[in-house]
Amino acid sequence: MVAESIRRSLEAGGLRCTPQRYAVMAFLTEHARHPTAAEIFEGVNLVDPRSSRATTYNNLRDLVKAGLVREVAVEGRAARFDAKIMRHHHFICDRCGNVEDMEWYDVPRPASGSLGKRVLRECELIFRGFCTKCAPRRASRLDAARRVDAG
Amino acid sequence: MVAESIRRSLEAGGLRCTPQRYAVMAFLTEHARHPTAAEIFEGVNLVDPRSSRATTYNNLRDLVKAGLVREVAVEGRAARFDAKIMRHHHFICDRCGNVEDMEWYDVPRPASGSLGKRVLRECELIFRGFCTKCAPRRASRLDAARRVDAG
DNA sequence: TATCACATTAGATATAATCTAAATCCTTCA
DNA sequence: TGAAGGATTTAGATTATATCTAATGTGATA
Repeated sequence: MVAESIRRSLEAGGLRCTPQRYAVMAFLTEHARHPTAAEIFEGVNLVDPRSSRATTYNNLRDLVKAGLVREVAVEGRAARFDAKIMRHHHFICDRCGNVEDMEWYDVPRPASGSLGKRVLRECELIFRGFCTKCAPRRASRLDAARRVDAG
Repeated sequence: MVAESIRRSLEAGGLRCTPQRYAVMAFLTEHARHPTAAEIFEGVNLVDPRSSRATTYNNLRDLVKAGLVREVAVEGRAARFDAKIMRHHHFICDRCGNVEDMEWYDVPRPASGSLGKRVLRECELIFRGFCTKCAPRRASRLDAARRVDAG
Protein backbone atom coordinates (compact mmCIF):
# COMPACT_ATOMS: atom_id res chain seq x y z
CA MET A 1 0.00 0.00 0.00
CA VAL A 2 1.42 3.31 -1.16
CA ALA A 3 0.10 5.47 1.67
CA GLU A 4 1.73 3.28 4.25
CA SER A 5 5.05 3.16 2.46
CA ILE A 6 5.19 6.94 2.21
CA ARG A 7 4.43 7.26 5.89
CA ARG A 8 7.14 4.80 6.70
CA SER A 9 9.80 6.47 4.59
CA LEU A 10 8.98 9.86 6.07
CA GLU A 11 9.38 8.50 9.55
CA ALA A 12 12.53 6.68 8.65
CA GLY A 13 13.86 10.05 7.52
CA GLY A 14 13.01 11.56 10.90
CA LEU A 15 10.08 13.56 9.56
CA ARG A 16 6.56 13.62 10.93
CA CYS A 17 3.94 12.51 8.48
CA THR A 18 1.86 15.68 8.26
CA PRO A 19 -0.89 16.03 5.66
CA GLN A 20 1.08 18.66 3.75
CA ARG A 21 4.29 16.67 3.78
CA TYR A 22 2.51 13.51 2.81
CA ALA A 23 0.82 15.32 -0.06
CA VAL A 24 4.14 16.51 -1.50
CA MET A 25 5.61 13.03 -1.28
CA ALA A 26 2.51 11.44 -2.80
CA PHE A 27 2.48 13.95 -5.63
CA LEU A 28 6.11 13.24 -6.44
CA THR A 29 5.51 9.52 -6.33
CA GLU A 30 2.57 9.74 -8.71
CA HIS A 31 4.10 12.30 -11.05
CA ALA A 32 7.48 11.02 -12.08
CA ARG A 33 7.84 13.89 -14.56
CA HIS A 34 10.12 15.99 -12.32
CA PRO A 35 7.79 18.86 -11.48
CA THR A 36 8.96 22.27 -10.29
CA ALA A 37 8.16 23.52 -6.80
CA ALA A 38 5.43 25.70 -8.27
CA GLU A 39 3.85 22.74 -10.04
CA ILE A 40 3.96 20.67 -6.90
CA PHE A 41 2.35 23.47 -4.92
CA GLU A 42 -0.44 23.78 -7.47
CA GLY A 43 -0.93 20.06 -7.88
CA VAL A 44 -1.13 19.44 -4.18
CA ASN A 45 -3.65 22.21 -3.61
CA LEU A 46 -5.78 21.09 -6.49
CA VAL A 47 -6.55 17.94 -4.56
CA ASP A 48 -6.86 19.53 -1.14
CA PRO A 49 -6.21 23.26 -0.76
CA ARG A 50 -4.50 23.20 2.55
CA SER A 51 -0.85 23.92 1.89
CA SER A 52 0.94 27.22 1.53
CA ARG A 53 3.80 27.99 -0.78
CA ALA A 54 6.24 28.38 2.09
CA THR A 55 5.27 24.97 3.42
CA THR A 56 5.76 23.37 0.05
CA TYR A 57 9.25 24.82 -0.18
CA ASN A 58 10.01 23.94 3.44
CA ASN A 59 8.91 20.39 2.94
CA LEU A 60 10.79 19.98 -0.29
CA ARG A 61 13.94 21.17 1.42
CA ASP A 62 13.41 18.79 4.34
CA LEU A 63 12.73 15.90 2.01
CA VAL A 64 15.88 16.59 0.06
CA LYS A 65 17.86 16.85 3.28
CA ALA A 66 16.43 13.53 4.44
CA GLY A 67 17.51 11.95 1.17
CA LEU A 68 13.98 11.04 0.08
CA VAL A 69 13.83 13.48 -2.79
CA ARG A 70 16.37 14.60 -5.35
CA GLU A 71 16.61 18.20 -6.52
CA VAL A 72 17.81 18.87 -10.06
CA ALA A 73 19.00 22.39 -10.89
CA VAL A 74 18.39 23.36 -14.51
CA GLU A 75 20.22 26.28 -16.10
CA GLY A 76 18.03 29.34 -16.29
CA ARG A 77 14.92 27.58 -15.01
CA ALA A 78 13.23 26.54 -11.81
CA ALA A 79 14.63 23.50 -10.03
CA ARG A 80 12.93 20.14 -10.59
CA PHE A 81 12.16 17.52 -7.96
CA ASP A 82 12.16 13.83 -8.08
CA ALA A 83 11.15 11.13 -5.60
CA LYS A 84 14.14 8.86 -5.10
CA ILE A 85 12.40 5.62 -5.85
CA MET A 86 15.11 3.94 -7.83
CA ARG A 87 18.58 4.88 -8.88
CA HIS A 88 18.72 6.58 -12.21
CA HIS A 89 20.51 9.20 -14.25
CA HIS A 90 18.96 12.30 -15.77
CA PHE A 91 18.43 13.62 -19.25
CA ILE A 92 17.87 17.39 -19.47
CA CYS A 93 16.36 18.88 -22.61
CA ASP A 94 18.31 21.89 -23.89
CA ARG A 95 15.19 23.26 -25.51
CA CYS A 96 12.31 22.85 -23.04
CA GLY A 97 14.23 22.18 -19.83
CA ASN A 98 12.30 19.03 -19.01
CA VAL A 99 14.07 16.40 -17.01
CA GLU A 100 13.65 12.71 -17.75
CA ASP A 101 14.90 9.60 -16.03
CA MET A 102 17.45 7.40 -17.71
CA GLU A 103 18.34 3.87 -16.89
CA TRP A 104 20.92 3.60 -14.16
CA TYR A 105 24.36 2.11 -14.63
CA ASP A 106 27.63 2.28 -12.77
CA VAL A 107 29.81 5.29 -13.28
CA PRO A 108 33.56 5.03 -12.92
CA ARG A 109 34.77 6.95 -9.89
CA PRO A 110 37.47 9.59 -10.21
CA ALA A 111 41.06 8.56 -9.70
CA SER A 112 41.64 8.67 -5.97
CA GLY A 113 44.52 11.08 -6.38
CA SER A 114 42.29 13.70 -7.94
CA LEU A 115 40.00 13.85 -4.92
CA GLY A 116 42.55 15.18 -2.46
CA LYS A 117 40.87 16.09 0.81
CA ARG A 118 37.46 16.32 -0.74
CA VAL A 119 34.74 14.05 0.59
CA LEU A 120 32.79 12.41 -2.20
CA ARG A 121 29.12 11.70 -1.49
CA GLU A 122 27.45 11.33 -4.87
CA CYS A 123 28.31 10.77 -8.50
CA GLU A 124 25.68 11.67 -11.01
CA LEU A 125 25.60 11.52 -14.74
CA ILE A 126 23.69 14.13 -16.69
CA PHE A 127 22.81 13.75 -20.32
CA ARG A 128 21.86 16.79 -22.35
CA GLY A 129 20.29 17.15 -25.73
CA PHE A 130 16.78 17.22 -27.13
CA CYS A 131 13.95 15.19 -25.67
CA THR A 132 11.58 13.12 -27.76
CA LYS A 133 9.15 16.00 -28.09
CA CYS A 134 11.75 18.60 -28.99
CA ALA A 135 14.06 16.58 -31.22
CA PRO A 136 12.03 17.14 -34.42
CA ARG A 137 11.60 20.89 -33.97
CA ARG A 138 14.86 21.64 -32.27
CA ALA A 139 16.18 25.20 -32.36
CA SER A 140 18.26 25.78 -35.47
CA ARG A 141 20.91 27.73 -33.56
CA LEU A 142 21.58 24.86 -31.24
CA ASP A 143 21.11 22.43 -34.01
CA ALA A 144 24.09 22.47 -36.23
CA ALA A 145 27.05 22.69 -33.99
CA ARG A 146 28.04 20.12 -31.53
CA ARG A 147 25.98 17.00 -31.71
CA VAL A 148 27.53 14.41 -29.44
CA ASP A 149 31.12 15.10 -29.00
CA ALA A 150 29.55 13.93 -25.84
CA GLY A 151 32.33 11.97 -24.18
CA MET B 1 49.24 35.62 -26.60
CA VAL B 2 46.07 35.42 -24.57
CA ALA B 3 44.38 38.53 -25.91
CA GLU B 4 44.73 37.30 -29.46
CA SER B 5 43.46 33.83 -28.68
CA ILE B 6 40.35 35.23 -26.99
CA ARG B 7 39.69 37.45 -29.95
CA ARG B 8 40.05 34.51 -32.27
CA SER B 9 37.75 32.22 -30.35
CA LEU B 10 35.08 34.92 -30.13
CA GLU B 11 35.19 35.41 -33.85
CA ALA B 12 35.19 31.71 -34.51
CA GLY B 13 31.99 31.62 -32.45
CA GLY B 14 30.44 34.30 -34.66
CA LEU B 15 30.68 37.01 -32.01
CA ARG B 16 32.24 40.44 -32.40
CA CYS B 17 35.10 41.10 -30.06
CA THR B 18 33.67 44.05 -28.12
CA PRO B 19 35.45 45.39 -25.03
CA GLN B 20 32.68 44.15 -22.74
CA ARG B 21 32.56 40.72 -24.31
CA TYR B 22 36.31 40.43 -24.30
CA ALA B 23 36.39 41.42 -20.63
CA VAL B 24 33.97 38.65 -19.67
CA MET B 25 35.96 36.07 -21.58
CA ALA B 26 39.26 37.31 -20.14
CA PHE B 27 37.87 37.27 -16.62
CA LEU B 28 36.70 33.70 -17.02
CA THR B 29 40.03 32.66 -18.47
CA GLU B 30 41.97 34.20 -15.59
CA HIS B 31 39.59 33.11 -12.84
CA ALA B 32 39.06 29.42 -13.20
CA ARG B 33 37.08 29.34 -9.96
CA HIS B 34 33.65 29.27 -11.63
CA PRO B 35 32.37 32.71 -10.70
CA THR B 36 28.71 33.67 -10.67
CA ALA B 37 27.32 36.25 -13.09
CA ALA B 38 27.35 38.82 -10.28
CA GLU B 39 31.00 38.13 -9.52
CA ILE B 40 31.91 38.42 -13.17
CA PHE B 41 30.05 41.70 -13.43
CA GLU B 42 31.87 43.09 -10.42
CA GLY B 43 35.26 41.76 -11.42
CA VAL B 44 35.01 43.12 -14.91
CA ASN B 45 33.98 46.57 -13.74
CA LEU B 46 36.70 46.66 -11.15
CA VAL B 47 39.23 46.73 -13.93
CA ASP B 48 37.34 49.03 -16.25
CA PRO B 49 33.88 50.24 -15.25
CA ARG B 50 32.27 50.11 -18.62
CA SER B 51 29.85 47.21 -18.54
CA SER B 52 26.28 46.99 -17.32
CA ARG B 53 24.65 44.07 -15.63
CA ALA B 54 22.37 43.40 -18.58
CA THR B 55 25.36 43.28 -20.90
CA THR B 56 27.17 40.86 -18.67
CA TYR B 57 24.16 38.54 -18.69
CA ASN B 58 23.66 39.00 -22.43
CA ASN B 59 27.26 38.19 -23.15
CA LEU B 60 27.31 35.19 -20.88
CA ARG B 61 24.28 33.82 -22.65
CA ASP B 62 25.84 34.42 -26.06
CA LEU B 63 29.08 32.82 -25.00
CA VAL B 64 27.26 29.76 -23.71
CA LYS B 65 25.28 29.56 -26.93
CA ALA B 66 28.49 29.77 -28.93
CA GLY B 67 29.92 26.92 -26.90
CA LEU B 68 32.81 28.97 -25.50
CA VAL B 69 31.54 28.98 -21.93
CA ARG B 70 29.87 26.36 -19.80
CA GLU B 71 27.07 27.21 -17.38
CA VAL B 72 26.68 25.12 -14.25
CA ALA B 73 23.37 25.31 -12.39
CA VAL B 74 23.71 24.79 -8.66
CA GLU B 75 20.71 23.92 -6.50
CA GLY B 76 19.45 26.92 -4.60
CA ARG B 77 22.24 29.21 -5.74
CA ALA B 78 23.28 31.41 -8.61
CA ALA B 79 24.60 29.68 -11.72
CA ARG B 80 28.38 29.42 -12.16
CA PHE B 81 30.32 29.98 -15.35
CA ASP B 82 33.36 28.37 -16.72
CA ALA B 83 35.54 29.04 -19.76
CA LYS B 84 35.67 25.85 -21.79
CA ILE B 85 39.40 25.57 -22.02
CA MET B 86 39.75 21.86 -21.51
CA ARG B 87 37.38 19.03 -21.01
CA HIS B 88 36.66 18.31 -17.39
CA HIS B 89 34.03 17.16 -14.93
CA HIS B 90 32.68 19.14 -12.00
CA PHE B 91 32.70 18.76 -8.25
CA ILE B 92 29.98 20.74 -6.44
CA CYS B 93 30.29 21.36 -2.72
CA ASP B 94 27.09 20.55 -0.82
CA ARG B 95 28.02 23.05 1.84
CA CYS B 96 29.34 26.19 0.13
CA GLY B 97 28.11 25.61 -3.43
CA ASN B 98 31.52 26.15 -4.97
CA VAL B 99 32.26 24.37 -8.19
CA GLU B 100 35.65 22.86 -8.89
CA ASP B 101 37.12 21.20 -11.93
CA MET B 102 37.93 17.52 -11.87
CA GLU B 103 40.14 15.63 -14.20
CA TRP B 104 38.37 14.51 -17.32
CA TYR B 105 37.84 10.89 -18.26
CA ASP B 106 35.55 9.01 -20.60
CA VAL B 107 32.04 8.30 -19.44
CA PRO B 108 30.19 5.26 -20.72
CA ARG B 109 27.30 6.25 -22.96
CA PRO B 110 23.77 5.07 -22.21
CA ALA B 111 22.58 1.88 -23.87
CA SER B 112 21.35 2.92 -27.30
CA GLY B 113 17.93 1.45 -26.61
CA SER B 114 17.35 3.78 -23.70
CA LEU B 115 17.78 6.91 -25.81
CA GLY B 116 14.79 6.36 -28.06
CA LYS B 117 14.22 9.40 -30.23
CA ARG B 118 16.20 11.68 -27.98
CA VAL B 119 19.22 13.45 -29.44
CA LEU B 120 22.22 13.24 -27.15
CA ARG B 121 24.59 16.19 -27.24
CA GLU B 122 26.54 16.07 -23.99
CA CYS B 123 27.35 13.68 -21.17
CA GLU B 124 28.58 15.24 -17.99
CA LEU B 125 29.55 13.80 -14.71
CA ILE B 126 28.88 15.69 -11.52
CA PHE B 127 30.48 14.82 -8.23
CA ARG B 128 28.98 16.09 -5.00
CA GLY B 129 30.30 16.21 -1.50
CA PHE B 130 32.46 18.56 0.55
CA CYS B 131 35.28 20.57 -0.93
CA THR B 132 38.70 20.80 0.64
CA LYS B 133 37.75 23.89 2.61
CA CYS B 134 34.44 22.52 3.86
CA ALA B 135 35.35 18.90 4.54
CA PRO B 136 36.73 19.53 8.06
CA ARG B 137 33.83 21.65 9.25
CA ARG B 138 31.10 19.98 7.30
CA ALA B 139 27.52 20.44 8.49
CA SER B 140 26.63 17.79 11.04
CA ARG B 141 23.18 17.25 9.54
CA LEU B 142 24.61 16.34 6.19
CA ASP B 143 27.45 14.57 7.78
CA ALA B 144 26.28 11.30 9.14
CA ALA B 145 23.96 9.90 6.59
CA ARG B 146 24.99 8.92 3.17
CA ARG B 147 28.66 9.21 2.55
CA VAL B 148 29.40 7.72 -0.85
CA ASP B 149 26.79 5.26 -1.72
CA ALA B 150 27.91 7.26 -4.65
CA GLY B 151 27.67 4.81 -7.52
C1' DT C 1 -4.38 19.49 30.55
C1' DA C 2 0.07 21.99 30.29
C1' DT C 3 4.10 22.06 27.80
C1' DC C 4 7.31 22.19 24.14
C1' DA C 5 9.20 21.18 19.92
C1' DC C 6 7.83 20.70 15.40
C1' DA C 7 4.88 22.55 11.46
C1' DT C 8 2.25 25.72 8.96
C1' DT C 9 0.76 30.19 7.27
C1' DA C 10 0.24 34.83 4.68
C1' DG C 11 2.66 38.15 3.21
C1' DA C 12 6.94 40.63 2.93
C1' DT C 13 11.44 40.30 1.33
C1' DA C 14 15.60 38.78 -1.03
C1' DT C 15 17.98 37.07 -4.95
C1' DA C 16 18.74 35.91 -9.74
C1' DA C 17 17.86 36.82 -14.21
C1' DT C 18 15.40 38.95 -18.04
C1' DC C 19 12.99 42.56 -20.51
C1' DT C 20 12.30 47.24 -22.53
C1' DA C 21 13.16 51.04 -25.19
C1' DA C 22 16.49 54.25 -26.18
C1' DA C 23 21.11 55.26 -27.31
C1' DT C 24 25.55 54.02 -29.26
C1' DC C 25 28.80 51.71 -31.92
C1' DC C 26 30.41 49.08 -36.23
C1' DT C 27 30.44 47.64 -40.83
C1' DT C 28 29.14 48.13 -45.31
C1' DC C 29 28.63 50.25 -49.39
C1' DA C 30 27.11 53.99 -52.42
C1' DT D 1 32.79 60.56 -46.70
C1' DG D 2 28.57 59.54 -44.79
C1' DA D 3 24.06 57.35 -44.69
C1' DA D 4 21.80 53.01 -43.50
C1' DG D 5 21.09 49.23 -40.78
C1' DG D 6 22.30 45.67 -37.80
C1' DA D 7 24.64 44.46 -33.58
C1' DT D 8 25.61 45.92 -28.96
C1' DT D 9 25.15 48.33 -24.78
C1' DT D 10 22.66 50.70 -21.18
C1' DA D 11 19.74 52.03 -16.86
C1' DG D 12 16.07 50.83 -14.79
C1' DA D 13 11.80 48.27 -14.51
C1' DT D 14 10.02 43.81 -14.30
C1' DT D 15 9.58 38.88 -13.69
C1' DA D 16 10.66 34.55 -11.65
C1' DT D 17 12.22 31.86 -7.98
C1' DA D 18 12.95 31.09 -3.39
C1' DT D 19 13.43 32.37 1.49
C1' DC D 20 12.33 34.85 5.71
C1' DT D 21 9.39 36.61 9.52
C1' DA D 22 6.47 36.48 13.20
C1' DA D 23 2.24 34.72 14.51
C1' DT D 24 -0.42 30.66 14.96
C1' DG D 25 -1.52 25.85 15.03
C1' DT D 26 -0.67 20.77 16.17
C1' DG D 27 0.47 16.62 18.42
C1' DA D 28 3.19 13.74 21.58
C1' DT D 29 4.28 13.36 26.20
C1' DA D 30 4.13 13.78 31.06
